[in-house]
Amino acid sequence: MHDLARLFKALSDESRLRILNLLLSTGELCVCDIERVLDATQTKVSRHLAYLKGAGLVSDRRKGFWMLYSIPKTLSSDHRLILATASRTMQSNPKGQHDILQLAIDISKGCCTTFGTIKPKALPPQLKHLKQGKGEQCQTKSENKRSKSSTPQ
Amino acid sequence: MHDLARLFKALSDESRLRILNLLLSTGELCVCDIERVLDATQTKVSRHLAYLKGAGLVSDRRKGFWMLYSIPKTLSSDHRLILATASRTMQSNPKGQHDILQLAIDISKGCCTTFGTIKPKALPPQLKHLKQGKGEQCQTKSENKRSKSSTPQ
DNA sequence: ACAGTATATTCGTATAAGCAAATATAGTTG
DNA sequence: CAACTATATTTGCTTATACGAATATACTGT
Repeated sequence: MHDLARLFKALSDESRLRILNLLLSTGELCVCDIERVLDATQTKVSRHLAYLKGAGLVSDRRKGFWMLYSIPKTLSSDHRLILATASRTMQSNPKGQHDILQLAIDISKGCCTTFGTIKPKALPPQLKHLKQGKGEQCQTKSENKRSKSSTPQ
Repeated sequence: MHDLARLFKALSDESRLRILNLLLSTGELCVCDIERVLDATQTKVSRHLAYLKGAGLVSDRRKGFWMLYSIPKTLSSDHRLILATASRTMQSNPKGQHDILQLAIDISKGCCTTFGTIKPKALPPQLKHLKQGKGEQCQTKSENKRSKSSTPQ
């Protein structure tokens, strides 16, 4: 029962839920794409991903510069069941829907790294209808960073 | 999504899960019966019940000396769905099963207050097969307390 | 080897959670 | 109203969590 409590603790933070929601709908994402969608700092996203990894709810693999996070195929049946239930709830949640939409926008604008640079062709099932852009007019967190220093955009 | 995170936070403690598991299987229990089954202090059980009540996961009513706690009929569909999923998992969990069994033992020994003093006849559906005793040989937390002072057992 | 990019970790701090022991409250019974 | 029972709350303490800022690490391309 302690394990179950720990699973729920991993699900007890809004940022973590939003991350899981994104990963569940896309299969795999790099950290910077999550940052942009959640409008959160890199530290924050990275820390929550580490937490989720510790709880066994995400796995990662490196691809060049990027760490790609995803939901592991091998989840205990308990975890899978509860995650599926949470997923259903998140899909009917305004913020959950917003995040998926935002990611779709980023993909079509071309500022999504995972489905732009890293995987130019592959698109997750739910986002198949999108065409991907070239990244001209993206409002990324990194751009915000740069606009502070000198060259905006 | 924040609400969903708060729901999961309420489920992120083992004591609270065990309490919910008991309430889900019995319908209604007083605090002292929960104490005995969980082998936990009164303060601890009461605090967690207060937490669950604040999260809207339990409701209470007074019956004489006792406060009877139960799962409210009116739960949001999200809460109901997730609670049902958690319940399934807890029912197949060793500690979850142990607690239900322990409550059954307490009832048959007659040291369960809710299904002894408060409700002499009513038994929850899952425990219908039990006969209720008179409370002679119970090893309650209060007896443990007293055995510290002078009379052991 | 070096500059640059993406991500991870450390540090310092603020807030929340969990606990036991003690005390307070609400209701009952005589 | 006084003694008693069940439960709730306060107090003091310890540990966990969450955060941003700064820094470190891992990898790439030159």
